[in-house]
Amino acid sequence: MNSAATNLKIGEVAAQAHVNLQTIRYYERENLLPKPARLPSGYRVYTPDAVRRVRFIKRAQELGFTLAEIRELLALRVDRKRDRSDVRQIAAEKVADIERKILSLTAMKNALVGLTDHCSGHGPASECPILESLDSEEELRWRQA
Amino acid sequence: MNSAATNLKIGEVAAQAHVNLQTIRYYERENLLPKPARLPSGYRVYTPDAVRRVRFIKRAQELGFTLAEIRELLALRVDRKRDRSDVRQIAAEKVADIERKILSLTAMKNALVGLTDHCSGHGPASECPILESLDSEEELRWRQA
DNA sequence: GTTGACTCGATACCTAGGTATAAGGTTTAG
DNA sequence: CTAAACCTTATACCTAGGTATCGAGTCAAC
Repeated sequence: MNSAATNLKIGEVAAQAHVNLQTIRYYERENLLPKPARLPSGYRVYTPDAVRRVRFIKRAQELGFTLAEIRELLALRVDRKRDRSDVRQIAAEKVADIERKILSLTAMKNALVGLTDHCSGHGPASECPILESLDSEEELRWRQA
Repeated sequence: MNSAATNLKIGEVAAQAHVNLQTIRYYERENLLPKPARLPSGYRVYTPDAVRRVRFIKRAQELGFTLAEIRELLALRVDRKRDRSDVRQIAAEKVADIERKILSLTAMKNALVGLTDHCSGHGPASECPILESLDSEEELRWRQA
């Protein structure tokens, strides 16, 4: 019977997180997911936390974080073994990293919006300078940094 | 003599863009960089545009775009062969994509900031719930979407 | 009580995105 | 005029991040 809380088998976790079943095992090997409990048969049993964790990993990947970086992000919790200021510093670095990404994305977005505005329908022969504006944004960023 | 404008050889482009020399040739093969002019000797000659383009590619990669996506981004320019509204639609999709990334990053950042604030120094035995907050942010996002 | 869907571990394979190396031609500074 | 420092193509290799397959055990429903 499955009437207990909400225990999941590996296939259910995979389905709910929209990833391949093998990916779950791969993440376990790579220490991105904690070793789950096991049934007497050896079957892995998960709580819904696992699904959320996998989804977080996938989302972070789409944002350009490597699995190594994601591992660090997930490890960021204060435990007694670790100095709080230690954790605070790592977290601060991650925040700075994220802020840099947001700035870059914002620049790219502005470039794209600028493009569509600018090209909204005139100039017969002019090729619209999307690359130009993207480049300009980039230049801007490099000069500012 | 090199007194002309600012023509660059492949090694200079690589150095200025902080990538491996092979990467430049790889990008050319992958149509991420246009075929450059050649000296009679066969040497590739670039303008500074190439450097900016490579840097843009690298930056976009860090933001989670694949080379295929970056190719599309770079191709986004209005030429006569293409309907403007066509370009506008593709650009709009890219903008939406970027906005989604910004939202995710913002949620992650808030979670991290929340963590450091929350853990700023109390509660003897409590492990600080970074993962919890990240998960919560994620839940929030999924519910909103 | 068996059949079909699920799981196990182990191993092999795959794609994306490079990076290195070999064998040779070119350029430039001394 | 020659040696170091470039460049050329071609080919081989590498890492990250999975994905597929195999042979065998398990569980749920009928």
